[in-house]
Amino acid sequence: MPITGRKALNRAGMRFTSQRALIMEIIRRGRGHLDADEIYRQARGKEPRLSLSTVYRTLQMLKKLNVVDELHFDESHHHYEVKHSAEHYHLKCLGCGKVVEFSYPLSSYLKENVPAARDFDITVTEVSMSGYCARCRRGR
Amino acid sequence: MPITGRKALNRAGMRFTSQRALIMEIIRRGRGHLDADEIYRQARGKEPRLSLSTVYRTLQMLKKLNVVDELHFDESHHHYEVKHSAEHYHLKCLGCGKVVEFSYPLSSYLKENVPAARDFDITVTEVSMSGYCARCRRGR
DNA sequence: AATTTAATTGCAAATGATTAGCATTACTAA
DNA sequence: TTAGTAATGCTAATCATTTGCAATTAAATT
Ligand SMILES: [Mn+2]
Ligand SMILES: [Mn+2]
Ligand SMILES: [Zn+2]
Ligand SMILES: [Zn+2]
Repeated sequence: MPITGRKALNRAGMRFTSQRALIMEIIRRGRGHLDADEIYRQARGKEPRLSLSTVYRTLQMLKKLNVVDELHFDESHHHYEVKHSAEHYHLKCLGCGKVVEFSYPLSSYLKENVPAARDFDITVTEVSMSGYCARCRRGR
Repeated sequence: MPITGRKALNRAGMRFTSQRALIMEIIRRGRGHLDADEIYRQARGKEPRLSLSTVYRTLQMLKKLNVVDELHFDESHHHYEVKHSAEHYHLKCLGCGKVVEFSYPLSSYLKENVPAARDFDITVTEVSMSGYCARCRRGR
C-alpha cells in the first residue's frame, strides 16, 4: 500500500502539489536508477521553474513514505527507483555503466544462514556488486 | 602479502614517511571501522602538524594497494578497516551504532545461485545491512 | 466563494566530505 | 652530499545535498 495519491498524502497532513506529481511520474516512467539531477533535468522540461531543492525534498519524502528506494552504487551521488514488490539487487558494469537487476531472497537467506543476523532485527539489506559485463569483458 | 613495510613501498616507487607509518598504525590498532576524521584526530595526538589531506591521500593509497577496505555504511562518510583474509560483512545497529561482523562466502554463493551474476566478472561485492541489535530492540 | 493557515516552493547561501593546486619539505638513490 | 622528485601542509576548490526564509498556494473553514 504505497502512498501515492492526493487523498493518502492529505491524510498524512501533506499536500498534493503539481511538483510532487511530476516528480513521482518521472520516477515511475523512468524504469528506475535515476539520479536527482536526471530527474531534475526531465522535470524542467515540463516545469521550467521547478527547483533542484524540490527534487531533493520530494525524494526524501518518498523515501520516508516507502515509495522509492535509494540506491548506492559506488558513486558520489545516489540513484532512485520505485520500490518493487520483489526483493532485488543490482550488478553494475564498471565498463559501460549498465545496471543488471536480479531478484533474490537474500535477506531471508542470510537470516537463516548467518547466526549473527538472527539476533538482529534487520530493516535494510543493500548489496552492490560491480565488475564487467560479458560485452565489456571481450573488449580488453 | 599486503604491502606495508618500507621496502615494499620503495619497490613501488613510493616513500615511507612517518605520517604514513602513523596512519597505518592507527588503522591497524583501531580494530577497523574508523572514519577519516577519527583517524585524523588520533594522529594529531602524536603528530599535531599532520594534515587531514594527508589522511585522505594515505587512505586512497592504502585502498589502491589493497591494504585497507573502504566501507559504506548508510552514512555520508566512509569507514576504513585493514583488509581481512576472510570474506566478511557487516551489520550496523541503527540504535547504538554498534557494528557486528560476520564471515560468509557470499560472493561465491551468489555466483553459483544467481544466473545474472555468471555473465559478470564481479570484482567488488559489498553488503551493508542495518537494523536493531538485541539490546536496542528491547528498549522500545 | 472568500478567508485563513500552515505546508511547500524557489532561490540563494550554507554544509560537509573529499579533492586539487602549489610552494615547501624531506626521502632515496646515486 | 647532492640532485631529483614524492609527499606534505596549507588553502582554496568541488560537488552533492541541505537549509533559511520570504513568497506561494493547497486545502480546511467560514
Ligand atoms: Mn532496480
Ligand atoms: Mn569489518
Ligand atoms: Zn559493460
Ligand atoms: Zn544497538
